Parts: sequence; C-alpha cells; structure tokens
Amino acid sequence: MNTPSIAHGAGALEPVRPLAHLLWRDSLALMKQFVPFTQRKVRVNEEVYVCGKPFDTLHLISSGLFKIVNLVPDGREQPAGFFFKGDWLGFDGIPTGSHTCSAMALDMGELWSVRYDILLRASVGEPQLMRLVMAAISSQLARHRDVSLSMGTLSADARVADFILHWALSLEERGMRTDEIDLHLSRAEIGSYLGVRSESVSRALSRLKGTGIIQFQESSHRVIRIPSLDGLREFVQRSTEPSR
Amino acid sequence: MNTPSIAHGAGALEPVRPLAHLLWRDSLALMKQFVPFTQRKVRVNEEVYVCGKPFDTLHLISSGLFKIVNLVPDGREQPAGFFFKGDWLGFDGIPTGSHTCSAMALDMGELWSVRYDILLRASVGEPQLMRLVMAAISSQLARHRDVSLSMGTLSADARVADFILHWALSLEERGMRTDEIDLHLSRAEIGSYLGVRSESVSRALSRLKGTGIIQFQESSHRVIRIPSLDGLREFVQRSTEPSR
DNA sequence: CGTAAATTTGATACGTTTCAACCCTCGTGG
DNA sequence: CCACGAGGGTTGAAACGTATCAAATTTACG
Repeated sequence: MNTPSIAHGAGALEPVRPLAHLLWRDSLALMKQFVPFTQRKVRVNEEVYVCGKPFDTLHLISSGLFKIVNLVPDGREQPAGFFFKGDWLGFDGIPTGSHTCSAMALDMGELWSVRYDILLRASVGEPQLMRLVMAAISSQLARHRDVSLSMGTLSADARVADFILHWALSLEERGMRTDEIDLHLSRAEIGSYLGVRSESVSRALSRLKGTGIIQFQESSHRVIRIPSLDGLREFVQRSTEPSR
Repeated sequence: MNTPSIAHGAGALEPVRPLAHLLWRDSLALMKQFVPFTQRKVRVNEEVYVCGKPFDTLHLISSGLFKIVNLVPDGREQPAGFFFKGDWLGFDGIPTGSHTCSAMALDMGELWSVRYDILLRASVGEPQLMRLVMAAISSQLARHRDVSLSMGTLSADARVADFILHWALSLEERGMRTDEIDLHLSRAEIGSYLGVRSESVSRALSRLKGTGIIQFQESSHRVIRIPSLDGLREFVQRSTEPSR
C-alpha cells in the first residue's frame, strides 16, 4: 500500500537553502525576481477584495497597512487580522475558491498582485518560492493560534497590551519605528479583534497610560507612544503568568 | 520593475482540475497515488511530534482523532485544534523549522507521514498536490478565524454548542455517525480550547442537556448524543444573533 | 475494591458589559 | 468666523456572566 508507482522525490535530497528569519524580505525579493506581478496602489479604506467574490489572485504587501474583516451575521464587521509589508493577503479564498473575508487598506499602500495559478506555475521552476508561500500561510496560522490563546487566557488589559506589543514587534521586524505607532484603528475595532468592548479597550489603554507603559499623542489618540518596548514586553509577560 | 527575467508561467493557462468539495478525500487519494509515505500506527495519548523538536515531516491522518496543544508558560497545556481523517498535522513547524506545538492522538489511529522536502518535490510533477496542501493549510486558517470569532462574541453556552456542532459537522463530512460522538476530552480540555473554565463547560453541557439539544451517554459523559443536528445548529444560530 | 481523578452543583467574588453622561475633535454650513 | 452636529473617546454606576472556591458525587484505574 505504501509504494506509489511514481518515483518523484525518492532520490537523495540535497540540502535546501533555508529561509531567512525575515520572511517579509524574502517574499518581496523572490516575488520581484521570479514572478510576474501587477502593481496596485490603494488609498485609505479602499477594499482589496470583498467577501463572497470569487478568488483568483494573491496580494503581497509592498507597503502600507491592511486588515481583513469578517462579516458577522448582525451586519457589523469584525477585524480578523492585521498585515504589514511583506505579508500576503487572499489566502482565505483558496479552500473554496471564493473569499470568506474582505481585505481593506488602513492607510495608503501598494500591493504586488499575482494570479494564484501563475504563482503555482512559477514555483515549479523555483521551489524556494513555494516554501516561502507555505511559510507565509503557516505564519498566519501561528499568529492566529497566539491570538486565540491570548483571547482565552488574558484579561482585557493584558490582551490590549499584547496586541500593541505584537504590532510593535511586527514594525520592528521591518525596520520601522516602534516608539510611536499609529494604529489607524478605533477603540471599537481593536475591541472587536480582541473580543472586548470599546469601553474596555479605552479603560485598558488609560490604565496602561497610568503605569507609564504607553502614552498618547496629543492630536490623535490612535497614535501611541511606547517609551520602552521592553517595559511593555515585561508587562505582558507578568500578565501571562500571574499564578506562577 | 515588473518584468522578471524568468518566464515561467507567462503563457496561456489551461484550466486546472478544481478541488472537490471534500478535501479530506482528495488528500488521501492524491497522497496514496503520488507520494511515497510511511505508515505509522499510534495509540491513545501517543505523541506525533513534540513542541520544540525540529520539523521535517508532515502527517496526513488516515484514521483516528488528534489534537495539537500549546504549552502555556504556566506549564499547563492548552489544546489549539482538533483533527480528523484527511487532515494534515505538522504545519506549525514550517515557518521556523521547529515545532511550536505538540500533536497527540486522542485515540488509536494511523498516520501517513511524508518528509516535507519530498512532498514539495512530488508536487512539481503533480501540481494538484500543491493546490491541495495549500487548501488544507488555508482551511485550518479559516477554522481558526471561526474559533477566534466565536471566542470573541459568544457566551460560554454558545461556545460549547458551537464546538460540538463543528465537531459533528466534521464527522458528517467524513461519513461518520453524528448522533453519538465521543469527544475523548475532559471538560477542562474543552474549556481550555474555548477559553472558559471546566466548571463552565460542565454547566453549559448541563443546560444543553436540559433543553434536550444533547444527551449524555450512561457510562461516559464524554460521549454525547445529538438527537437532531439541526436542533443544535438552530441553537447556535440563535445565539449568534441575539439582538434584533 | 480503594484511591485518585473527573464531574456536577452551589455560593460568592470579580471583571467585563451595558447604559449613560460628558468631553473633545473635526467638518459643515450659516 | 463661529455655531452646530456627528462620531469617537473617556469615565462612572449598575447589571450580568464567568471565575473561583468548596463540597458532594461519580468515574477511572491499578
């Protein structure tokens, strides 16, 4: 039962080039080198694709900030993920061939779009490409596991802190400034993502401000200053294991 | 900037065979036909792979029931997913090359294991294979989004009901009986997965039993009888949109 | 069979939601 | 230029649901 007639990969395997730690950089580099893509500029609140529409292309974020949103039966929409430079958008359409989420730009940005068919073709000639896309999807899986875990175990304050920490770490990974970050999100959106109400997010942020872990910018309370990333990190870690 | 020198997939594209609705069946069929795999039988509570160990192989569930578990800092472990015949295990190791979860059998079962390298190779000759694996990962992503949504918006009772419903639907998809299902899980494990305490799961199940939506089997309270799947489905839907 | 573990159920404590009032900013139009 | 209204944000008080603690009961297993 365990002897397929086709003998593809049965021979000796030479070692494969490992993927670098910085997935986002590899994605952009490999895409530019090996895949024919179309560029697309997007404005604030512009939709990349819409829930229910047929899926046929993936989008690599070249710059900007994006979210995907679930439509809950009530008609309201709930953010289900946030994405930065080098992240991929559109995987939700793969299983069924139709998108099960919408994707939207949180500020202006640019996408490199490629037909899914074409990407699969291209990856035949460049196996590293497929490893990369697999790694990108799997990373999103891992991130979701983290969020589920934090939603299941942390208090509202800790969830908000953890959310900001992850956001800042994503920016840091990409070489962007982390001492002052613009979330482009309302309290209600943050809460919807974390499974708490907007008032609770507001209270959590106020308490975090009280401890000095974060500060608000004068003009917009959506811009958060983080004096010390390590301070934030320690707060989250303390919240994760209060009982030892 | 958008003219890669390599011309892989630039030509006309013939239509690709669509993946059938039943992913699990395709996975088993394609695997058997095109990939050299090794069989492995597992006993109850046997570990498939362990968190922290290097990753190099994926496992397709040929029979049985499995869970993956996260290790939370406290030392306790938290289930992060449940998997059935035709599902894949091991994706968590792809991004970093090391497993970030452990996988464990909930009862006896069988796995078809394949080195990740070899699978990628095999998919060069059989592109449908790669579409399939991508669809499998993306499905896990979609499932995680569902769970996050339910953890963020539903009451404990509704979460438990939703959990059982999904479990039953997974079994139904695979042609297994759904009128009496054995979860092989303690109340604490269910609660840990859903983000509530074991006592709350117990209460939720008691209340569901009270409404007649489910019943317990005499001998083991881990075996749940579902007189009407539609009844359960309606209950979950009512819980999803209480307002209006 | 006896002991440890799991489950159920109750009473209370705690945290988040809900409802409400108020403030602030910003864009619009008088 | 300022008045005005709308939407987002902050904060308070009460209601609600779940966690926590505890005890009784059942089940699992050597």
